[in-house]
Amino acid sequence: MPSEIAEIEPSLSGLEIEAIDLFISFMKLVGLPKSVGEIYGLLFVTETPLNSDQITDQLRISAGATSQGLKILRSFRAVRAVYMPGDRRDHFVADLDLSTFATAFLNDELKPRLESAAERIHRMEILIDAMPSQKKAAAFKRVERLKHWVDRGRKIMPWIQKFLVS
Amino acid sequence: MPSEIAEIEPSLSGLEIEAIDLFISFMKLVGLPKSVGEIYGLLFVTETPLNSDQITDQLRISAGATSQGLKILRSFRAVRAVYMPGDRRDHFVADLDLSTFATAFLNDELKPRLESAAERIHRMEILIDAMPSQKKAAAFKRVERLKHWVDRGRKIMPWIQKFLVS
DNA sequence: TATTTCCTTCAATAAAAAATGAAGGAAATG
DNA sequence: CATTTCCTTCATTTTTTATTGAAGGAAATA
Repeated sequence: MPSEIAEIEPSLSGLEIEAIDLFISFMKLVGLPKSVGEIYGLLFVTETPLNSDQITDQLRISAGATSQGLKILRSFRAVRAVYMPGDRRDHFVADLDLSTFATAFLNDELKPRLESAAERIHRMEILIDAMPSQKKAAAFKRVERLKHWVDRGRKIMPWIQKFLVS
Repeated sequence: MPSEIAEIEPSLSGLEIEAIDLFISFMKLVGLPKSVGEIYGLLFVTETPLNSDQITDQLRISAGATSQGLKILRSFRAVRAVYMPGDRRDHFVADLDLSTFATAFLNDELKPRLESAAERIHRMEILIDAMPSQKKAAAFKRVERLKHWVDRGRKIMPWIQKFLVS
């Protein structure tokens, strides 16, 4: 609800509010906290690099939340620090190329899960081997199904990346 | 060990535990509660249709959680009720074709977000039009970037579906 | 070397989300 | 038509997750 933010932080422009809202929604989709969406949204529409105090003040969140949020965003390469002559504070800009973010997300979140699923399926196959042969066939069929989908997930990943980068 | 008593003490097999764990992890990725992963995982490896009491007992969750979980899973077409002659209780089986689930997820979660993002971008463009022309160009550039990514998201959706279904 | 500034970390608190369990509705059963 | 069974809903409780704010470390500055 944009009006809620508008009431709390009158110094944010309508444009900033729309962008922040958009990214809050997007970050929630990928399971990241609201504050991360706020920070990325603000940086996305702000031309000049911002330091953590400016982010903290504009969004009215704590310094700790800003620090944590920037850490997460840097880990996804969604944000980077730029050098500002004559100012020792870190200043941050958003990487406008969202494919960087998407790639990092796929590698950090989806890929490890698919790997561990593959390991788990392997363990399942061993368990099935030890089952009475009557039940074996049905169990095997289902696990093969699962294996098929995990394989498919692994195959589609680089494909999505290629599509996004192009 | 008399078989009547064996039924009273429900315990999950190693295979079931692996499957349930796998789906808990997967459901968390897509932002669904643990219980939904538990239920789907159990149904995925169980050949015979299960009623909600059986699910509740085996997973040791409440009847309410089972009901809610099945509701969610049905809404995604991940699970369906099957008729069991001589038993008025609903019995459920998992749809083994995970592409059904993926399609429902894309349509229910991703698509609406992309639509609302598109609306929001439209509002942003109107706001930019009202800006002093000095700032206009830079703001416009960034919003165009955003628009580009939303468009790309919209384009990739049916493509992912096609890949999953094939 | 002392002081200030900037940033991070983390224990405590607040907020959000999920699970429980009791209540109640609807349909089947006696 | 009363009772039982099955299922759902929802207020409450529990659990999980995010945010705060104070403490402390590191580097720059005086």
